[in-house]
Parts: sequence; C-alpha cells; structure tokens
Amino acid sequence: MIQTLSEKHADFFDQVYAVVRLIPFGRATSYGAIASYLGVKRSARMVGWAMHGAAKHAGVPAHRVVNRNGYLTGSIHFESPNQMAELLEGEGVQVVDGRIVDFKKVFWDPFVELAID
DNA sequence: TGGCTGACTTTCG
DNA sequence: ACGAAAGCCAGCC
Repeated sequence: MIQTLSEKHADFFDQVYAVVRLIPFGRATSYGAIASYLGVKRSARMVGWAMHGAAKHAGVPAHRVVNRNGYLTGSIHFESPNQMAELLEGEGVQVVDGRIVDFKKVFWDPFVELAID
C-alpha cells in the first residue's frame, strides 16, 4: 500500500517495488517519476538499480519501467533484450525500435494516478 | 573496510 | 541548442 510508504520506514528498494507493482496493465512509467514520487528524484539511478532486485521479487513488472524518453533502456537486463518489448506489446503497448510509441499516452504518473493530496 | 559502479535525470557551460 | 558533469545511495568487489 502506498500510504504505508510514508508511514513505514521501508527500504528504498521496497518503496520502488511498491510503486512499480501499482502500475496498471498496459501502462508504463519512468524511473524519474518513481524517484520523484519517493521524494528523491535525483536518485533516479537507484530506481533502476532497485530493479535489479525487482527481478527476484514476484509481482514487480519491471518491464513497465522505462526512462523518461520511453526507451527500454533496461531491456538489456532481462532474460533477452527483446523480452521487455514483448511483454509491453503483450499488454497492448506498441514498442518500436526499443521505444514505447506514444509514451505520453501510456505514461503512468504516480502523482496523478495515485492522486496525492 | 573502502571505493567503484550503476535499468537515470537535471542543470550548468 | 548541444555537450559535459554532477547528484543520488546501496550493492558488490
């Protein structure tokens, strides 16, 4: 739960996992958006680094996390470079040349979707 | 134990 | 407008 993020002093990784898990089907977000949501936008790299552990965390759709341009930069860390793209396409997200088409449309902004008050 | 590296983003020159 | 550098923090030699 998101509310527990601010309540509990969970590890940075756990917070990232929690947010990533909330990404709806057919949507995607960026490392920076998650980092910013967690209040450490400058640590966007850590979000990506956190995904290293996300692979062993079931239920964490790491393929729905891309860089701010919609490029599947993390695809190289999947079982195969095209694994990430195929997963996204399987969710109806069109991917061309390692980049999400109309990323702004499929972009899932935690600040908006989670409606922070 | 200490230092390097990294699935990024932003800002300064 | 483009290129380079910094900042973030935890895991892994």
